[in-house]
Amino acid sequence: MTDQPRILVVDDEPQLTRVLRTGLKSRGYDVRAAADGLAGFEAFNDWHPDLVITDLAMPNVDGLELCRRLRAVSQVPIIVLSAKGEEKTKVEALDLGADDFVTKPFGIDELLARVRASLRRANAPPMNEATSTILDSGDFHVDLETREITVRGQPIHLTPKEFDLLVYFIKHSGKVLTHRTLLAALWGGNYVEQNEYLRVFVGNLRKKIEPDAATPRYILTEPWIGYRFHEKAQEI
Amino acid sequence: MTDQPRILVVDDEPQLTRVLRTGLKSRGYDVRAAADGLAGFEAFNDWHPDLVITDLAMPNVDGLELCRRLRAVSQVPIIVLSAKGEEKTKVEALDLGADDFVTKPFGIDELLARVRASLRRANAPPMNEATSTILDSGDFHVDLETREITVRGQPIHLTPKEFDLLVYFIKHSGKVLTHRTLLAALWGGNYVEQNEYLRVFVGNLRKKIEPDAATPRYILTEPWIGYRFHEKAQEI
DNA sequence: TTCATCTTTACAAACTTTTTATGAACCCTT
DNA sequence: AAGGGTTCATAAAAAGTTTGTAAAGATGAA
Repeated sequence: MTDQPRILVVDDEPQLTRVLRTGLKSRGYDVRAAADGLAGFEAFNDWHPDLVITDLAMPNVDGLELCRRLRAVSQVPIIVLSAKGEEKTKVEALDLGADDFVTKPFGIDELLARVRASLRRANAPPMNEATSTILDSGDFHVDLETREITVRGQPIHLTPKEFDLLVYFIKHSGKVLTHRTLLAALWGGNYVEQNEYLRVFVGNLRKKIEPDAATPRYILTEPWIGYRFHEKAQEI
Repeated sequence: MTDQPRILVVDDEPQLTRVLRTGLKSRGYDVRAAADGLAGFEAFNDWHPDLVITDLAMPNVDGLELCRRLRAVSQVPIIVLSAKGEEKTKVEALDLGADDFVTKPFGIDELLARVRASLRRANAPPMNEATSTILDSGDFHVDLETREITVRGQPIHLTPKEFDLLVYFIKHSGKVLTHRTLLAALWGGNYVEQNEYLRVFVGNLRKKIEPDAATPRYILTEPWIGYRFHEKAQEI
């Protein structure tokens, strides 16, 4: 993202494409459009935009498949446009790695806000990844490189999945993470229904990090929703 | 709403119209009147008022039909005036998208207060919805992402349905929400008759957010109609 | 094979939601 | 003003899910 951020719009409705192009250009973005998923993917490969906005319903390669192909080669932020009532598909798109979705009809201002948000997210965090391989947060100290972990100063041994789960928790401290989110992050989009996995792994992790696994102070459960992690033991 | 807010009054009683026009003008509103729904709709289309006040019983196109037609083309706030005992019709009007109702006879001061409230609502919230995951409103602070809620600074724990209910209330502060509307929003269209659900959940929510659940200051009940939520404790 | 890890299964405990019941509050009619 | 009928508030039981946990089976690497 040297100069103006570059945005690729993939949509087969010329009318909507025109509106988007105009709106985005007026805000200083460099915009290119493609009329279907196939053209979109090619445009991505030779233009390397900073963000992709794509419709779901399209001829040739649809939005879902476009997400899949893009995610195979890039972490570029993707915003999916979808008609009302395609809930299932939306979920699928997000699980495939789309960053955000907007339901049609939408206001151009809302879309612009989401574009700003996505670009901001894409720019801020990545620098950390390169520099720091150490997470130091509350009672936890994690070396991502050597995969060593200490809790309250005590070194502990975690299996690979347990390690990934804990790191994910630490990176999202304080937030409620839904079962789907966790499963998608750790097992992939095809396992978002496998709540049993989570139950077992959260249980095992608790045994290793909680002073008393029966009354968790770090990994708190939000019934019917998911889990919430705190880097400092919670009073109850 | 560039200069003075514009208010369209639709009513077939010249006497009432005169009172309203005088009262509203003296508070700095720009007022126009129409004598029936048909004239009202035409006036709306060529004047684009910021708020519509309409009676229910009218010749030609009645208040209900006017609500329907307005909602088909606009989100303008609508305040419905109704004679006592038209409960059913009021409910219908609210379900059609009216924002508030006032039962005749009423004091001009009450009406003015509701006008101010409706105009305030129409201007402030809508921008938030898209971008921010935080609702900050009166005595309530809600983070939709972490699902943390505080009331008057105190953190509280809500079950999923309670959480959804409170969020819905906050997003529609000040408006009368019919039982049907709430049930449809939270339980889905197949449960719009299950008033018992609402009673129980509103009761539980009150226990958690009201200083004294026996005299509610936030979730007020509108007998025979539904509930109305206020983000600041109401004096009674 | 052996070992460590991940997956699957099963069941009791915990929690939320739904259902039921009862008395109070409210509106309308007489 | 009194009575009938409806709705509302509240508590508590019942039902239905989800969660915690242990343990057995499966998988794969050394």
